[in-house]
Amino acid sequence: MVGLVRPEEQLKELSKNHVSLISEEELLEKLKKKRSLRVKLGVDPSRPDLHLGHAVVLRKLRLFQEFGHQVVLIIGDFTARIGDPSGRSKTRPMLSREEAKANAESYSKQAFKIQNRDLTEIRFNSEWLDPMSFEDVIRLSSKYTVARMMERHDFARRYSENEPIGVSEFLYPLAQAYDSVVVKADVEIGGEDQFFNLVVGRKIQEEYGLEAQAILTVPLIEGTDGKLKMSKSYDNYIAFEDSPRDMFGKIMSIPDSLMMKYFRLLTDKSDAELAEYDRKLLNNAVNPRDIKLALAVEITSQFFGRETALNAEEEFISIFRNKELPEEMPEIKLPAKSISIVDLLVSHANISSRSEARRLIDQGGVRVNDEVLDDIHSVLDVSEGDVLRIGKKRFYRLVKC
RNA sequence: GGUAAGGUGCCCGAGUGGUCAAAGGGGGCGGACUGUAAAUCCGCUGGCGGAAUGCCUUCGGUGGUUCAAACCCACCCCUUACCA
Repeated sequence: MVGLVRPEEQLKELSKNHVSLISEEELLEKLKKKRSLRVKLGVDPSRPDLHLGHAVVLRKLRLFQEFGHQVVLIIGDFTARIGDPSGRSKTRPMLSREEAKANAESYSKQAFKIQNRDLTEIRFNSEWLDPMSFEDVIRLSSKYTVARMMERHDFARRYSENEPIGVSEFLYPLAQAYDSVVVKADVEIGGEDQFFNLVVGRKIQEEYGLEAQAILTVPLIEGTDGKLKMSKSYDNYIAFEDSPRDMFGKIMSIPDSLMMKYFRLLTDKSDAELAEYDRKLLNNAVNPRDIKLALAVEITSQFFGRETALNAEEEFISIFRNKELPEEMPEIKLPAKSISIVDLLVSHANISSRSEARRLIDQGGVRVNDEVLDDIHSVLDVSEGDVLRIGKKRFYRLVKC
């Protein structure tokens, strides 16, 4: 289908669900002018675990590829090596060159679950940022003004609330913008939180005598808690590398209010199908749970195939509706035949301290073979195949070794 | 360089000499209810310990005063604002 779809058609599809697009006219112009646009996405290699939040943008890139365009994946290894731009998170690791490379590999391996490998060019921004001299940096920074930097909401807010803003933070958008200059991006895409940086890219490209890139931002999605944007640091994420069962279960645990957003941004359902779901939900014609099951099947299929997704659904229903045990659970191998329950939790079940273990037991959150163990002094005589359950979701099978 | 306000537990934030492992909220965890939804309710939320009116670690850092310090003093580090 390369090059066969009319630019107007492409525009219509590409601009679906966008948050901002600068501008429709420009993008259409570019689509008319070139068969294959260079579409840039910058990625942070310090967090190589992709989750459904990334999927939104990656799906959009794949759509570009389906129309024959070229994706340029910029691995921000330079940035990752320097560390956190805002200084907010002191724990963010500074990556060595090797780590960045390894992470980039794992990133692209995951990204290719959605993207077309053949139409993807991968570049590391250290390639051109490393050799820059201080003079180069000053020249680059002279192309932008403080007033324009302060247009970024985050800066404006922090400034007015007397929070620190490092001068270096002004340099990061410039570095990212310079990436666009080097790779001659026609379009840059990102999450809606990237809007400011992408705009800087336009301006800087023009300063270097290039045509400004069109920019397209897509919505961020909320994570499993339904409130905060999906992110590893909030622990509300659904990862590409989650097991099918986990992925399925996590999707089932999102609030109902998020379902349709996930459907729109993470599946290929047509507008008509979505309208039908909406209608059913509105009329209470279905249990919302059943729509959510369909959503979970839909998304899980994209990563693991339909059959595996359907198995995950079956298992989900058997565990949570029929209260049966999962087919597979992590095993805990125990040498001794009796062990105190507190010891067991701490040494084998990932419970962080003895106090934490006691708390769980006291509160009736620990069961062996469906029997609540609420005495913290319990000593267990393990029989092969006993099932330890912590809370609602954590299951372990006990085996002897 | 000067002046002023700040730095408290995962986060926000109260506390200004003992009753402070530190109010309150958020988040998280466990339980009830349910559709592993939302809302709601109850409980827990530094570590060690069978338990204690027990011990250890924690209120930016280091030292000091005191029987006793998150709180008082000294010096230092960091943030912000205004001034130069």
